[in-house]
Amino acid sequence: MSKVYICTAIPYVNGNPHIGHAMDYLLSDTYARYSRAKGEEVRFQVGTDEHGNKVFSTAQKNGISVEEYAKQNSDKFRTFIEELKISYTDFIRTTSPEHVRRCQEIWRQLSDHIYSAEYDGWYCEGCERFVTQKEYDENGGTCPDHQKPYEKLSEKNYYLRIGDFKERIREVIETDEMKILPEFRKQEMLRLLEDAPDISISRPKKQLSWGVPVPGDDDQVMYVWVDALSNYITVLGYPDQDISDFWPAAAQFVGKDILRFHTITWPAILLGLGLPLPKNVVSHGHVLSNGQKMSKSIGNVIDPIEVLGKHGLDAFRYFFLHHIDTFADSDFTWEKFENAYNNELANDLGNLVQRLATLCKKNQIPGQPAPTTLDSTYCELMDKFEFNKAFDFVWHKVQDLNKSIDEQKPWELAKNGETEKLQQVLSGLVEGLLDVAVLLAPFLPDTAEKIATIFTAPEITPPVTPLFPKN
RNA sequence: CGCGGGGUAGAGCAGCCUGGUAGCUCGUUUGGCUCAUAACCAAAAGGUCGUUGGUUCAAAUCCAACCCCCGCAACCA
Repeated sequence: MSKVYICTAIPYVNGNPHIGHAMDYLLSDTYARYSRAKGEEVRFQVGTDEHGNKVFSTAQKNGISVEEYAKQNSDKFRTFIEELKISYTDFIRTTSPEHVRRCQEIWRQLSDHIYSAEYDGWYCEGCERFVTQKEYDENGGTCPDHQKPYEKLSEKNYYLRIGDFKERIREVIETDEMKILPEFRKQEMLRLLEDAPDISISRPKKQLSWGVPVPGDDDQVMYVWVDALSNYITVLGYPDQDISDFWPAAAQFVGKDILRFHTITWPAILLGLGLPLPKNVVSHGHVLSNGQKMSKSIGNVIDPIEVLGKHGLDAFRYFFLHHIDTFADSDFTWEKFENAYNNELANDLGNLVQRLATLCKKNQIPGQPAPTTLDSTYCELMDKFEFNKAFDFVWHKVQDLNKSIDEQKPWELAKNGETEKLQQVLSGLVEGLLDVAVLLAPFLPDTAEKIATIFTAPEITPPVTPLFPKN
């Protein structure tokens, strides 16, 4: 049995879980379940990124300790992940003592590639932060919130020397040793890599207090990268334990917006540690709402909990895994969601289960064992992470079964007393549906389970309430 | 000239790499069936494949120019 490690980006806990996080989880979970179906041993990481100023200041505003605030928000994500029935094996918090300690050890191991330098920029005393040149220009050199001119300020930062690894990173991307999916993102990343600057990886403590202290420098705290990215290996026990059973990851799932950090910064860290790079980095698009980016100011944000509440988990998983493109941006609307539920889940699949179970019961057709093999076309698509295409393939099988029932007219066979033919036909259909259930399992685990239960039972009985009831 | 993606039936997409009867899902219309959640099945209507020009016996597909949308560039997945 081979071992497979699957990683998801860890969300920053200064907000509530939204649709985008769900995409990370659904895609990785589908891959995890598929891998298990192939007989692989899966380790599956999820977690939360909890350091940084935003978390710190929001906690202060709310009048609670930063530890407590981080925990509360981390728990929100954990609950969300549980609600989606994500089959993770490891949950990491970047504030956990083990992670903090391991992170510091990683920093030490990277020291040959770290240097300190002065960072110059425009700073607002009121905001306690630097602004970009662009922001400076737009605001005419004065902070709009504090009505005070930005001042030129210089501070010490540690930097990670990306240049040490550029050549090698280009090589692994070009050769697909670290494969970036989809292909067009790979091109984008190669382009970005060309002029990727060294990365600032620390801040003075007076500016950023809520974070991992830089080892050997009491005045500096790690800024996001080494802290957050290293979670993928600290959760496995690195550097205390040998992680070679599971590392390199078979797949890391990330949103397109943070792909660059996973194809440049993260590989640089790994190369600095002498570790192999993830085999696949899969970048998904963003979910649009009515064709537009979701944003609070437009007011078109879709709340995943609300979608979840509408028709349950599998309807949620169905829509986002089948109708949302695995790699590109695509649109969610309530109308599309309702149509998918009614036409596809209820009419195509739910009704198929109902009619076939009824036919079997009337004609006393017994259940049969579930198949164990996976269709090869399906596997090809799944192995390429083309989940929505694989789902489409499964759905055509559902439609074919409906067709097949109409063509073979088992009710006529029953009427004419052609018992033997009837049994043969219905058994064939049951076999087909069980086949579908197996392929469906990575996407809709509960539904697949229900179908299997019905059609492997000694006596097939239609469910009392249909699988996807219509209102 | 910043980088990238895209413009194919009412909607969403595939086909383009490796030119040769334009395909899928939803929607619409009509017909059929009755096992089933008024579900299912079949058939039909509907496209000058963004524009212009080029290459070719032949272009959605290759080449050139142009127009239009979108994303990133800027710590919203």
